[in-house]
Amino acid sequence: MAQRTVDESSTAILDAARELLAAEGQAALTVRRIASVAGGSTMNVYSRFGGKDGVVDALLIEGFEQLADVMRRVRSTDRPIADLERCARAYREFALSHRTHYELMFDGVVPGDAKSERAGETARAALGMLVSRVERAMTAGLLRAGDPLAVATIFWSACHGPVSLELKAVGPPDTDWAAVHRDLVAALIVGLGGPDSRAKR
Amino acid sequence: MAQRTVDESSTAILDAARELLAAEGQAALTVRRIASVAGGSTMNVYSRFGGKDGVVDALLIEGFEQLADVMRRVRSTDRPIADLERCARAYREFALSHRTHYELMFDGVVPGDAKSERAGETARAALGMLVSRVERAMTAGLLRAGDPLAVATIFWSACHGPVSLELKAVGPPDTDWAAVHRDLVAALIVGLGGPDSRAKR
DNA sequence: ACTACGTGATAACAGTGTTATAGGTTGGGC
DNA sequence: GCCCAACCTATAACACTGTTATCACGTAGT
Repeated sequence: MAQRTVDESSTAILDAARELLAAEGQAALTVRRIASVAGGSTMNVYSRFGGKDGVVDALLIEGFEQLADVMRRVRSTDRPIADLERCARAYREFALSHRTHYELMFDGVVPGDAKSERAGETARAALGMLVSRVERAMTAGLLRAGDPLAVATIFWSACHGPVSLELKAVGPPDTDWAAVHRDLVAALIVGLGGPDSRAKR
Repeated sequence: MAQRTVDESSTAILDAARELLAAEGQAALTVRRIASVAGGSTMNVYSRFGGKDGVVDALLIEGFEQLADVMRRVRSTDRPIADLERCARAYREFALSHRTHYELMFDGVVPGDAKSERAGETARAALGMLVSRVERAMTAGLLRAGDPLAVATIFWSACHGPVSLELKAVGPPDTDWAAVHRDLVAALIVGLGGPDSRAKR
């Protein structure tokens, strides 16, 4: 059999892992199954990626890059608030359409800081997409001035919260999660916008 | 050796599982380790709880009950908004002080609807604590009138979002998660309060 | 007292991640 | 042209996991 190049084997393994994750969830991400679908031996996974964690980490990086792309692809208009709301909708749609990948990224078995530094950077890059949009809204005077990074983190949290609960199916089974997500984001934007509303407190 | 009653063995197993979860996280929740710490054999776990899932489910129920208790213990004053904010703070404190338990409940390996019906009911009971507080705030005119259950779900999502990201350590490492949580809840309450603020949109 | 039943522990099965070991295959130097 | 060395692959082994079957023991009923 013709020996494959390093790149061919690596991409084959990554393709197999991605396919398994999308088809059957992270429980199907097994070294043996990955190697089997990729057409090689289990040792391939260890020589190329250093083990299962390496493959998972590569998938995490891919996922955060995709999430960043989804955010980036939201067109910037002259209405920054509407742009932010479309970002929130795009976030939820990404999570629902790439459900198993999203679960791996946020609800995965990865024990917190077991993620590689590069995966963390990619995640922060996705957050950066939100930061720039928040900045735009702030300079336009449509969000109260403040630390854009902190506000973007708040925004991300508001997007992740309902999506995470929806995927884990907690709460009443007939919950309209799309409405929860939309209303949460809308209320948050109102609460973050305009001249200091906390005076009424 | 004196034969233990069913209750003794069951509580011993549950105690062992709780202890292992608190000490080493859900990765340590192993049938063999649980049985070893409990002082019995692995078969005990299967005869009493029907397997590992049964033990995990019992822990889930315990966790949601504790969460409901934490909410319940937040005193109701004549300032319903401040009560809600204290609920949010109590929620985060529960998640941080029972970190591994919280991860089991929300970020666990439980594949969505693998939770038992009773676990789901307990989770909804915890949500009910929020519903009543939201209702109080609505009748006091401090939150815009609406479906209390939906607003409570929004509130829960806003609490869970930042806590989940904090526990999973996504985002910049120097993030002030306490501030993110507090500001998110504060902005949300502002956005949900008062006479229809969306008119300015 | 003897049987029958149920409860307990032990070991076996299929699977996991990981590591060590043997088997080819390829390339380079003589 | 040949041979050796290095690398890459595949197989099998190890320590685990959840689960199930087997087997012995103690107890209750007759």
